[in-house]
Amino acid sequence: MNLAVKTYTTGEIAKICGVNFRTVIRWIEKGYIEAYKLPGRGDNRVTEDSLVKFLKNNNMPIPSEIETVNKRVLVVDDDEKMARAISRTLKKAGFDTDIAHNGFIAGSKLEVFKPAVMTLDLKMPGISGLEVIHYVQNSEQLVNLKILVVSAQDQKELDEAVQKGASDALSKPFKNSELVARVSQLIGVN
Amino acid sequence: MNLAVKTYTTGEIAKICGVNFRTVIRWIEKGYIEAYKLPGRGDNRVTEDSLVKFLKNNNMPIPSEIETVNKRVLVVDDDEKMARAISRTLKKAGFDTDIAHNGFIAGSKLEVFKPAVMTLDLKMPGISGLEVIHYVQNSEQLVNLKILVVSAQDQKELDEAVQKGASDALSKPFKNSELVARVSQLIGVN
DNA sequence: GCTCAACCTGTCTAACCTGTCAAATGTAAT
DNA sequence: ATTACATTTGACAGGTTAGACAGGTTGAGC
Repeated sequence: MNLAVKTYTTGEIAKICGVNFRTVIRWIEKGYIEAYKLPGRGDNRVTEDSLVKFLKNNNMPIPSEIETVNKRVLVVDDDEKMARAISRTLKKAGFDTDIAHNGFIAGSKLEVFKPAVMTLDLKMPGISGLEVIHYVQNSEQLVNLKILVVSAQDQKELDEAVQKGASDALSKPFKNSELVARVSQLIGVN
Repeated sequence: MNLAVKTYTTGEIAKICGVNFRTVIRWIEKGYIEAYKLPGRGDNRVTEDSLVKFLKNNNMPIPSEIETVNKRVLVVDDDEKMARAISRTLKKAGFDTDIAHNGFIAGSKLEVFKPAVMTLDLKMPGISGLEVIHYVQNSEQLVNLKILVVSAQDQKELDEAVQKGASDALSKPFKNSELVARVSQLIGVN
């Protein structure tokens, strides 16, 4: 259990943003940066999430120390062999992977594992790939998640998936190098 | 019956609040945080209630792990009518509900909505209720989640679900009062 | 190109809160 | 007993706040 949350003071943020800490306080007062106050004198504290959100909103450079490059990929496929094959290939390429064999586990792990990319088999029993895409599209938590459809279905279905919101599609069978290339591109763009 | 009351030391609170433990001690001295002292050296202990009260008073982020009264129920059923009926009944009884029509959404909402109880239809297309129970049992994030199986299957199946880890089981059709009673009991015990 | 107002930012101050350090002491595990 | 670790306390250095004021930037109007 990790309860600790990294927080930043106005002084630290001032250095990160290259401005005076007085200015940071004003940004907080105006609501540009989300912060909470300590009981004593009312010192401001900003969580890492809030800071990153602020920096992104304003296209400000994010220091590498606090930018957690997310190289996690969740492999969703009910075919265990296929899932392991994909996972192995991606692991070799330096990605951090996890596997979900059904929709329930996929949904759960999306929130816990927090992958940057999900490879999705369109045709899984009891669950429609398009439904999953639609759900992700409309979920606030998952706006940054990229979906790479991996399916044996014909090109028309793949195109539809991309049109409905998947980031990319790959038809089975595929070359491992092609898989790695697609995932790399999706994560690189991020 | 659970007699133990979770308490926090100054060091733990310091991590949660992102400050030095010396500061936490000063907050206690000034009465910002309600605490009691151990007989030996006078170590401070803060109950979970006191800590949450303090965090709320100061608009500080509350770690989800220590969230207190949780009256949220996630209704998992692919039959939309049935799901809405269950949800409506529980809402009337004062619970906070959300609905998931398939396994994927269920898994996802479990992590976001963080319910205390999940009502689970055993027989959903493409996903085995027992599989879900097994997954929840082995998930660190979901140890406190209670599962109330709601199903039209025969008693043998219900018994098996309970034996495999469900907290309780209710056979369809059921009386609304019975549903509320079961959920209330599961949440009350918590 | 110029002026002006509006606004944001940097600097300074006093007050005081917070972090750090060290030594002492209690607690838990071996 | 002995060890390792967490907590307390005091003292001190350093950081943070709010207000006031000066300097700099921006954009509109001429």
